[in-house]
Amino acid sequence: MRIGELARRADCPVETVRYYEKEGLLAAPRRSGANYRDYGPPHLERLAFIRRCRSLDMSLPEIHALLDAIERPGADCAPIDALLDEHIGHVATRIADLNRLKEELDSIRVHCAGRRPASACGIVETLSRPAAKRARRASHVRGAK
Amino acid sequence: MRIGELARRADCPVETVRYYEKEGLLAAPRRSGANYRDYGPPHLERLAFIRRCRSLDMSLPEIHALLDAIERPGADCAPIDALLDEHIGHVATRIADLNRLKEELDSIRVHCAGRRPASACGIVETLSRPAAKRARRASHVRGAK
DNA sequence: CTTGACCCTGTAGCGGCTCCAGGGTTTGAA
DNA sequence: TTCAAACCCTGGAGCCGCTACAGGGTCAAG
Repeated sequence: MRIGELARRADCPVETVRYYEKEGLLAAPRRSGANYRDYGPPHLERLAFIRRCRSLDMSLPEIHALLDAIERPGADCAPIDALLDEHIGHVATRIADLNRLKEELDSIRVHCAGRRPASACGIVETLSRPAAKRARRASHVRGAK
Repeated sequence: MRIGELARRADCPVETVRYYEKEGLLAAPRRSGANYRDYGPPHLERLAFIRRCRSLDMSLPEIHALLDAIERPGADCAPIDALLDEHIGHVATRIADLNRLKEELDSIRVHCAGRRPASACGIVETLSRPAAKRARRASHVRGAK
């Protein structure tokens, strides 16, 4: 099957399929006479697996490591469990960070309810004062807008 | 004061100060004879404000809009309140998304406790099956690793 | 024989920095 | 006075995971 069909079946943009190939996550398939990529069912399975992991917010390096752990012949589950645990830890940390953040935003928000000149706005005043230091950890789980 | 002192006082990397200037968030200061940036107290105040907003996970365009709303002469609080409400909404959405994600990860995690060959791992099997579709909204509030 | 859907490669852009190379300046001590 | 360390400058590349081009080739239906 050609890239368009593969992409449709895996619910993944065509450009992203090519991107995964370039990044070494998805094996390069053989090519047709016209230099078109020609995929088989195993490619679809693998792509679907990758997409599933992405929908769980795993990073590409994490997915790479997971695929390696799965494909190492005779390997047991332990490294797979560990990878998942680590990812769950990332997510839990991010949730905790965002909950703290939301509390702080809410506490700032109560300082104003409109109908005042901006120069007297309690929100602006609060934002102008230094905050208690919040730790900023490195994390791959992404943003809130 | 020179850029190093400003950065130290605002607890902000020097490169980031230059970046904010390039992005139009922080006014370009006058220059010394040696072409060094020379800042005054208002610059420090403004930079501290920006950093405080960043620590609350606002995007640079959000901060820009906030500064505009504050500096429009005679403006009232309403647009400021609205900006903050919108941001709080982003954060709340991201928290809800991550909570759903964590539940799903936890439910996958219980399928394995090591000591099995990877080929029989319940986690791998679960990851290989399609998930219920989760909506993926655009958001600026960032990741969990 | 033309239209339109598909495919190819390569490159640039998003946000918000961070880091580097390759230079110039200032400051303090020997 | 001379030297090193610490500071400053600009411009450009890199991070992640795509996304969106530009500029071309291929193929099937009408």
